[in-house]
Amino acid sequence: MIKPPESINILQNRATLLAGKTVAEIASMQGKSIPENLVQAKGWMGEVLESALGASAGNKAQPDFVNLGIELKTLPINRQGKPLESTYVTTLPLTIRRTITWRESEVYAKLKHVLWIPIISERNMPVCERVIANPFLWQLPTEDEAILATDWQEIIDMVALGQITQLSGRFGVYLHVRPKAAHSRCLTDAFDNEGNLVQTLPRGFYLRAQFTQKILHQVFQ
DNA sequence: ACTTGATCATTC
DNA sequence: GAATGATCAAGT
Repeated sequence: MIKPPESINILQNRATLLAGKTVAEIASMQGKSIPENLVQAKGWMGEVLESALGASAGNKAQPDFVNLGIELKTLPINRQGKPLESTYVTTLPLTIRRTITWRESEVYAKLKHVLWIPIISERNMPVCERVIANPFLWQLPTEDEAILATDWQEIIDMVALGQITQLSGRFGVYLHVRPKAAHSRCLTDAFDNEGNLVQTLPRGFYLRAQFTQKILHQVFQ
């Protein structure tokens, strides 16, 4: 296991070295075996890249490179450079007891500074043949932050008002909420609109593919 | 084709 | 169950 990067430059250099490598090469460097497909290994790509770059947060609710405040995100793209999936950000808090501001939120902490690792990974492409594109460090632009903050506020307001039954993936321009659980029978605590404790499906914040596509366009033109 | 909802592995 | 890592698959 590689040491956590001590500076942004070291992280940047490590990431740049991965560009153009196949998933087979990266996995081999980490001594990991490659699954046939990702059906039963959905987080595998992220785990391989974490170990290749020395991410250290483990399963803590913190950015992957804790000392640098940088979050690592793999991004599956097709050959045309289009994101194939939304990007998971973090869990939606459902038992808020005090007012939180956008800048205090976990969403902001994770999206403020991100190392994006696009991976050419079409569905019919064997995992081992998938290729790392150009990783890039990205800081949340002010214009994007304004939209994310609005989306986040709308969602958080619904939670605070106990409107979880109305919450769905249809809200939010760039940031939205979807189930985040092992299965649809999973339950967690929340409040209804009268403040009573109820049980509901756990949700998470996700970035819409439309947004990550815009990021790619801005970075690579 | 794209979006929304459902699901899988692992660790603690 | 809840956090990490996401992608699968049904619905529109």
